[in-house]
Amino acid sequence: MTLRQLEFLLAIAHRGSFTRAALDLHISQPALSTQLRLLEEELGCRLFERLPRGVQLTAEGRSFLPEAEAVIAAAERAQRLLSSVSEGDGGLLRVGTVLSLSIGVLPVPLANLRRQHPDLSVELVEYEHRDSLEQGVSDGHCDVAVGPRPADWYGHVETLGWEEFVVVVAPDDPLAKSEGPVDLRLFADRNWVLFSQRQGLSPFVHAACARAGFAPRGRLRTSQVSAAARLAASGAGPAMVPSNVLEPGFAGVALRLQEPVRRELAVFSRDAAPGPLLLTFIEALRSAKNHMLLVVAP
Amino acid sequence: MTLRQLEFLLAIAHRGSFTRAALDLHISQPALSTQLRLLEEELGCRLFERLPRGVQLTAEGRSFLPEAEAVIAAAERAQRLLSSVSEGDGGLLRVGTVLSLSIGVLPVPLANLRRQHPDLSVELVEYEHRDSLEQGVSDGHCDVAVGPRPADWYGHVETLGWEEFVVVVAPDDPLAKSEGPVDLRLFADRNWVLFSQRQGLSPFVHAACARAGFAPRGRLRTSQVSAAARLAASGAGPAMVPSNVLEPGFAGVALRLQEPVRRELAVFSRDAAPGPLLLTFIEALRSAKNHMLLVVAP
DNA sequence: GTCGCCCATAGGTTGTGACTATGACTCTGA
DNA sequence: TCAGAGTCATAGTCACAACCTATGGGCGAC
Repeated sequence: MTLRQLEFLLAIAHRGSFTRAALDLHISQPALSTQLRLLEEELGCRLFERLPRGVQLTAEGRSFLPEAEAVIAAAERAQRLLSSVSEGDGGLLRVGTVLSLSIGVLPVPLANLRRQHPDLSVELVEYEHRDSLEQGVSDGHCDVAVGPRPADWYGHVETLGWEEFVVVVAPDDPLAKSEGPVDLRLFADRNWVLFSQRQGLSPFVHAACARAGFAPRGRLRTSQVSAAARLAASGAGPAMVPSNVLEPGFAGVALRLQEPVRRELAVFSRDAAPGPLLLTFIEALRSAKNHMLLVVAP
Repeated sequence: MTLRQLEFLLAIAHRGSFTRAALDLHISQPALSTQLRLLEEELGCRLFERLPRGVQLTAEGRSFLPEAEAVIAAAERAQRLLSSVSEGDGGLLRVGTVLSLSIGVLPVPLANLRRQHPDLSVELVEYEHRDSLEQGVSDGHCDVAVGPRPADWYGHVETLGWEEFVVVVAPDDPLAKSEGPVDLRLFADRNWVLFSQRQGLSPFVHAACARAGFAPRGRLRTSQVSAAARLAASGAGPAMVPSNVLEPGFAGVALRLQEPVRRELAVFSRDAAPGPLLLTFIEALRSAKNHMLLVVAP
C-alpha cells in the first residue's frame, strides 16, 4: 500500500470514473487501472464495482474510503509542516543556555522570534554551568546553545557580544555614590554575596577577583543571579553580576569596573552547517544584538 | 514522499543508526541511506545529523517525527480496518428494504449480525415500493436489498423464503372464530383497511383479491403495515398483511387463507459475485431463515 | 597505529510503474 | 440493426527507481 495508490483511490471515488480520474492525476488510464488492481489484490477485496458507465464504490470501498482520506490528510499535514520547518517557520527548537542568560539576554530575541515566526516553538533547556551546556549540545539534549563562547568548538560558533559584569551594592553603601568606574580592589575586604559552587558564574567571579589580587569572602550564597542582585541591593554585601540581568527600575546601584570584567557570549551548535530552524534562531539573535544589553565589541 | 520512506525514517530515529535500522527493516544499509537521502532532498532539509557513531535527529527531523508517526499510524489503522472489512467483520453496509420487512423480517438477522460482527455497521434504507427498492440498488443508493424477489435481475439473487399473508380481523368479528384457513371471498363485501397508493403492498393486496374475484372496497388507508394490522384488530375492517409483522401478543385475529397468498422474498445485489461484507450479511440471513416467520418452501 | 564501526558512493541487476495500442463490453442514436 | 462513442482491462515495451554487493573515508577504541 502506497500513498500514491490511496490518492488514486480517492480520485477515482471522487470522479466515479477511471478515465476522468486519470486525467485529473495526469497519468494514463491503464496506469490507474493497474495500480488500483494492485491495491485491490493487496487488500484482498474489490473496492470498485465496474459498471458499463464508470465505476462505483463497493461496500468495502465505501467503508475504507474515510480511512484512506485520513491517511492522505495526515500526509498532507506532515508535508505542510515540514515545508514550513524547512523555511524555518515552524517546528520545535531546543535552545540550551545557562541560567543567567535566560533572564538577561534571551527574552528579547525570543520575543522577536515569537512575533516573526509564531509557529516555531522553543524549548529552553537551562544548565547551571557552561561545561554542562556544552555537554548538553554535544549529547544532543539541545539543538543550539547560547552561552559563554567555548574555548574550541567543532561545530558552528558565532559571537553575539560581550556581557559586562558590574558590582551591585545597596543605595546606602559607602561606594554607591562613586562617579564612573570603580576599582574592584575596593571590595576586597567586604563580605560578598557569592554564587553557590555549582553555579557557573561562581568560578568566573572568583577568577575576576583573583585577577584583582584577592579572594572574595562570602557569608551568603545563592544559585540565582537575580537573587544575588536583590540581596546585594538590600545591603547583604557586594555581588558581581552581568549588567544585563538588572531590570530598569532595579533598586540597587550597579558600579562599572575600571578593569572591565567581560564574558564573551556566543551561539553554537553541533552542526558546522546549521539547518533552517537554527538559522532562523541565529538570525533572531543577530537582529537583537543591540537590544540584549551586550557590549558589541570588547 | 512514500509511506515506505516514512517507515524508514521512524526506524532510523528509533535505532539511532542506519546500519541497525537496515537490519530491522531487512534491507541493506546503502538502500536505507539512499532512500533517506531522497526523502531529505525532497523535503529540502537534513533530517539526521551524521555522527561518527550513528546518527541523531536534527531539529527539523525532530519536529517532523510526530507527523511522520501520525501518517504511519493512520496507514496502519486503515490497513487493520480493511483487513477486517475484507473478512466481513467491519465497515458499513447499506441494506435496502421495503417498509414491511424492516418490521417483520429483518430484526432477527440484524440482531444476529450485531452479535457476531459487532464492528459491522448497517444502515437501513427503507423504500415504499419494490420498484424503488430495485432502483435504489441499481443506482447504488444501497449495497444489498432484502425484498420481493425481482422478476429478472442481473446480479446476485438468493431466495430467502415466502412470506404468507393473512387477513386480520377484530376478535369480535363474525369470522374470528373460524377453524382453519378461510376463503378470501368471504371478505368481498367488507370495508377493508387498505394501504395507501404509494405503499408497495397496495397493488399486491388488490391483485390477491382480484384473483379471488373481487375488488376490495376501503374506507381507511394507511402506509404503515403495523398500523393496518392494529386498525383491523380494533374493528376497522379486515386487512391483509404479512403474517411476520404480527407480534406474539397481537390483539387481533389472523386468519390464514384457503388459497394461500404468498410473496417470494430474496436478497439481491448489483454484483454477481458479492464481496465479503455482503457475504457476511447474506450468511446472517441464511442462518436466520428459520426464525424470520417465513415459509421455507411454497 | 591498527582495527572496527559507521555512513556514503559506485556499479550492476532486478523489478515496478507508466505509456501506447488494442480488445471487450455497453449504451446510444440513426 | 448497426455504427459510434464511451467505458475499463490487457498486452507489450521501455525507463527509471530500488535494491544489492563491493568499496571508500572518517572517526573512535584498544
